[in-house]
Amino acid sequence: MTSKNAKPKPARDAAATRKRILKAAKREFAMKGLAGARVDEIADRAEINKRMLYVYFGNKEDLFLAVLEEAYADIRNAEQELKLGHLEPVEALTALIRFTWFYYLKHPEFLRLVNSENLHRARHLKRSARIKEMHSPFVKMIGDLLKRGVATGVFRRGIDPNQLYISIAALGYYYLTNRFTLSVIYGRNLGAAPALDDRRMAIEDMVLRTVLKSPDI
Amino acid sequence: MTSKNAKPKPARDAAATRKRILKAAKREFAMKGLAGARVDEIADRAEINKRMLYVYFGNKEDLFLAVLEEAYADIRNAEQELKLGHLEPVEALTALIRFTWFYYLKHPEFLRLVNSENLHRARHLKRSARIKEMHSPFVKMIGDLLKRGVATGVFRRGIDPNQLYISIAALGYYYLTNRFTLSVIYGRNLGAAPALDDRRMAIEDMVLRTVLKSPDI
Amino acid sequence: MTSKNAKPKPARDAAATRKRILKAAKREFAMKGLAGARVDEIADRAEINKRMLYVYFGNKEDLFLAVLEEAYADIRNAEQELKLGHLEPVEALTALIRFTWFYYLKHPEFLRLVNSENLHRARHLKRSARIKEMHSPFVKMIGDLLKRGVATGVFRRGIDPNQLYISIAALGYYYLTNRFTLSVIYGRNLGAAPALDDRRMAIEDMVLRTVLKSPDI
Amino acid sequence: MTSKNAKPKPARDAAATRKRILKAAKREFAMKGLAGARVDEIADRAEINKRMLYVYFGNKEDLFLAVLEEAYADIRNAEQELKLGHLEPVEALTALIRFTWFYYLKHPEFLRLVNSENLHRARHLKRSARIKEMHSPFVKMIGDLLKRGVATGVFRRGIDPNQLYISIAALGYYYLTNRFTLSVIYGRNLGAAPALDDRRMAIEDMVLRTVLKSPDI
DNA sequence: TATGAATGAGTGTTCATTCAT
DNA sequence: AATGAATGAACACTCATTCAT
Repeated sequence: MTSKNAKPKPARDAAATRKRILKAAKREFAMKGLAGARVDEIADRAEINKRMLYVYFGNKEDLFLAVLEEAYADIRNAEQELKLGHLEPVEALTALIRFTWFYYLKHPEFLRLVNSENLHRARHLKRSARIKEMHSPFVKMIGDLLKRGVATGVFRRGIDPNQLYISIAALGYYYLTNRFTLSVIYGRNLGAAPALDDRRMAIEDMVLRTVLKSPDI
Repeated sequence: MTSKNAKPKPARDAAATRKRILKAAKREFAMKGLAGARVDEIADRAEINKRMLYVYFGNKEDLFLAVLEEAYADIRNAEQELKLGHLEPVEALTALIRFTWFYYLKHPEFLRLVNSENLHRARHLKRSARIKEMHSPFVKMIGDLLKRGVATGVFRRGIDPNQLYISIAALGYYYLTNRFTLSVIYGRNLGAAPALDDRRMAIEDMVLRTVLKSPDI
Repeated sequence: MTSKNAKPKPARDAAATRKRILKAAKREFAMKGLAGARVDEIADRAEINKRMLYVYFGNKEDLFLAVLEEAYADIRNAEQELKLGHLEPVEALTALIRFTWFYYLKHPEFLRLVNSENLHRARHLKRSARIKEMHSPFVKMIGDLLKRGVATGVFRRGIDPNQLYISIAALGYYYLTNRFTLSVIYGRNLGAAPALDDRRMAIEDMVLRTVLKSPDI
Repeated sequence: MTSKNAKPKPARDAAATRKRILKAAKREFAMKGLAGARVDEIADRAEINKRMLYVYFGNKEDLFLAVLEEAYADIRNAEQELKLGHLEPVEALTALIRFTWFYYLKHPEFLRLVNSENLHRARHLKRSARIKEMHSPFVKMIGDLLKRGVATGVFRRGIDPNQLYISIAALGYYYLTNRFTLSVIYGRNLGAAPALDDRRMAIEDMVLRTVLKSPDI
């Protein structure tokens, strides 16, 4: 008997086909950007007829948006799983910094996709309703975390939660995306394991010094 | 007589032709990236025959490298002009942070070019001799600045100058390049003047808190 | 119980399904021609599965022929209803001219379908048995009309009934199908109501002058 | 020596290339209409690289307009050569009727192109400045001809010159473009030489009867 | 040094038709 | 009888680069 669960290519299973297209598209868009990505390549990798891609997603740009939405959903979901609300403020902040670093490190495709979208001035994301609703609990979470820290006396007052998260993201994102030119400039491989570890510690140090009332680190 | 100073298009002036090509190419590469840039568009804007572009620069990728080298030279030269060595350490550091922010803000093409190059894993820059030699005084300058601050007792010990500069760059670069998706996520225009000012202050605050011995800000 | 009279989509009613397909196809073929018509669009409009279209009509070209046959049947039936045999020759001829003009005016899809078929050199119609049999009474009718007029002394002798009908059709068809380019050439909108009326009168005048023994118009 | 006049493909001669493209395009558009025409086929027939087609004409639709403009220019130029102003009114009118018929007969591509353009509601022609200016002397010529005939007492008063020319065109155009379906309906080949001659005479008769004061034909 | 003409491989997208259920 | 999934060939248009003068 031919099993429906055969991994490579379950015939006539719309949901599975959709998923295969999304997966292949994420890979291709991350590797080559929106313009550089090849629809043919996506179709080949997804083992579908190119036509299906248009049936399921409309066109290349809409497919890109779908990929982007999924990528944002993935990181926000993973963040939720940290249950930062159940941790002490300092622990929670440290956990968030580390999570962000390691998520960026392990998901370079997320960085590339976000990068691509910004090169297009968020043209696609602006049209997305999902994105906005997906981020309101996230924004609230950071705000709550800071408030709790201030309340327990460990965090300074007056820190803008948005600026803080942007900084946490920035310190990791920039290093990881720009480590290639930086490696040329500094004449050493900033992508090597020890260098990566150094960077992570530098980030933790910088953020905590900024937030903690008395950073006796 | 044909004047060398005739602005629009001095015939048969190799240096001027080269400059016009570089200027047009910088614009085009910054706007559309390496793959998206059009050789025809560059030639049209530079008011030269497309063939000349190949005579002067070999091919599209070599032209991209030339543009990139010039862009790096420009920012490093502007940095040199700050004469940070003549300022007190704290003033010098503040000046560097501000310079970096405003340079990024006023030269989005620099950010785009660096971004493009990193998408290609610094493939072009690696082949460049100019880049490396151009950065050694820059790296030294940051190191000297930190040492002076430590010596005068205003900066903490043990700060890695490379990490520090990367952080200064990161905090501005990430915000400016990613402000489009961030604006969608936060539901407000992070590119507006007040938001830009808020960000600059947040960056200064964060860096100084990290470096200063007792940040009584 | 499922009613046969349910308007929107009576399930499993072969005759009704066939009609819905034909109606949607007529619209689509008239609007976009044979090549331009989209099978998907026809299926969507007919609210049927695309596959059914092939079950009922074989393929796109056979469907086109079915549409065409129906369109010819419609105009010939409407003509029969004029009962020209019951009118005086002059009245009958005038009625035929007016009918032809207004039918063309109110059924642009008929003109478009005939036009499409001629672009294909009547490839489909040639295979149709229905068309030939459907036209023999029509041809006879025009002939009889002329004979009666000659017999009663109002029409000239020697008029070829086929040429006459072709002229009647031509004078209206050409104006209506080509009014777009003609409007550009003459610099005014030949599709406006007054222009349409002018044209109708010019046609009646021309045909009657050609047929009547002494056209004291 | 290699001659520049070598017919098949004079290399690097822009004007000749342009002409070859136009010629091939006219053929292809006439045969298959705007949508049905294949850019590849045009390029192959013109023995050019497809890219040149876009360099010279922008895109398929602009090429279509260029073809259309040329086709109109050709017939209007040929009409001018009749020097109708130098003939007696009746002779001139007869010459115009015959010319129109034979031009349509010998240039089926003109009929097809005009037909295509009307299927698109003269979308392209509306954008053309050339067309309008090219037709004002033509419109004037027909008007003058009628006036002269009225002045010399051979033509009736009150004939609208535009309606008259439209009728002359209609009587030939409709027959020639629709002779395929008409042949099926009448059961004989209306494209055969004797049938064509019959039609031409019927047209001349009809037009003259309409215009002449006392048509003693 | 400089030019305008030319190329060929490749892009995203579309479509009538058939398959599997 | 009816459906949703799938196909493969084609289409208009683009691009970096080279040729001929």
